[in-house]
Amino acid sequence: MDRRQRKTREAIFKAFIFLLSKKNFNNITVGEIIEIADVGRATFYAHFETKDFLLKDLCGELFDHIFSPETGNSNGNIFHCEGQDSVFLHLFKHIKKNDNNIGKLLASKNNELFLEYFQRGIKGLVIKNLADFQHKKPELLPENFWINHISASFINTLKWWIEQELQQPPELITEYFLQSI
Amino acid sequence: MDRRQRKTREAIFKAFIFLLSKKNFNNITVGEIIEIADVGRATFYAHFETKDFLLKDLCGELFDHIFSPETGNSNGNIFHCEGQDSVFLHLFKHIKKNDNNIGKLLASKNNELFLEYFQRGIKGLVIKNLADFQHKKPELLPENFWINHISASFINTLKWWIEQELQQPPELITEYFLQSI
DNA sequence: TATTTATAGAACAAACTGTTCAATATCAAA
DNA sequence: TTTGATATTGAACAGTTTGTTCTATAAATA
Repeated sequence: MDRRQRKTREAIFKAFIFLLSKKNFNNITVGEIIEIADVGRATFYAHFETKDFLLKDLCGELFDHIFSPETGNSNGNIFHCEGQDSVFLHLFKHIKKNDNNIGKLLASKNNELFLEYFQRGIKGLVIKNLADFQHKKPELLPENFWINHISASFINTLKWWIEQELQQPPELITEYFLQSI
Repeated sequence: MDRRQRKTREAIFKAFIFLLSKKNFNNITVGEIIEIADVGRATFYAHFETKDFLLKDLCGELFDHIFSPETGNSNGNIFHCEGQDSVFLHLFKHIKKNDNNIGKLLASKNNELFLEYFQRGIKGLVIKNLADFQHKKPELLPENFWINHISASFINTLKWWIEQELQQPPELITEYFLQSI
């Protein structure tokens, strides 16, 4: 990708993230974004069809490479971390360290926007690690209900942790998560 | 309340609900609402400050009386139902029967809007019925984490049920919910 | 260097928002 | 039924926001 394009994209994302930390997604205007990003109006629309697509692209940028094991770039990909922590402990650690600003975004006013997207990735993770949970599953429950329940519980644990301002150590949160299911 | 006001309010809510079933909240305009509700623009703004307040009022209309035990009107208040079903089974039954259109709204494109509001009420219910769940709670977990977990699991069960298009009977869903926690 | 591609920035129509006002219709109470 | 209060209408309005189009300029690429 052209360096100019990369710079523009970066600037827009940065401005957008800044605004998301200040106000509601609905109340953010393209005018504000381009003013802070310091790019032309036409440039914005050359990159993003609408504000909604900007959000979608940002989510992709933030989460997709985290969850896809095929990525060549090891930066931020949880599968390339050393140590033998569970993937879930890993995730909690990354969030606490605020890698890629994910922690901040997940704690912002607009966190539902990101949590929803985030949960999809988690679901994939749960499916990959399903064996670890299989012995806990009550027999009555359908498998897809169970998968849903685990990923939702992860997100819910995360939400609770964020409300507590990430005070607890990731290890304890992982314990809470595992105990709750 | 003046009969005229009641009619106007009703018409606006109805139009709004109709539109919510068709498209995204963000893409619904006041112009569309008043056209379908067949009321004047000034009238709309005499009733609701903005579109967001309309949503908030609708949620209040739908859920508040369901969860407040002090209401004089027994219509739709789950505490006034006969029989000795658990409150949770009761709720699932009401949703399946689509009382007050709640079932449809919770299944619409914009269900997150309502589910979020709904969960607040559920949380209150869980606190009231906490004794029933206390023996299931792992000792390690803080009480507010546990309350959060139960209400989130209820909402999550409901979401899953909606995805399955409410095929399962309420009794089975209640079982799933109870087993999952 | 020459060519391709991205950006700036201004100008634009179209749509939407929220307010105002005077005329009209409906209500509730005497 | 009459009266006074109140709600609704419909149009007009300024102020925003959106998404597009255009030309001139700047930066990347080969």
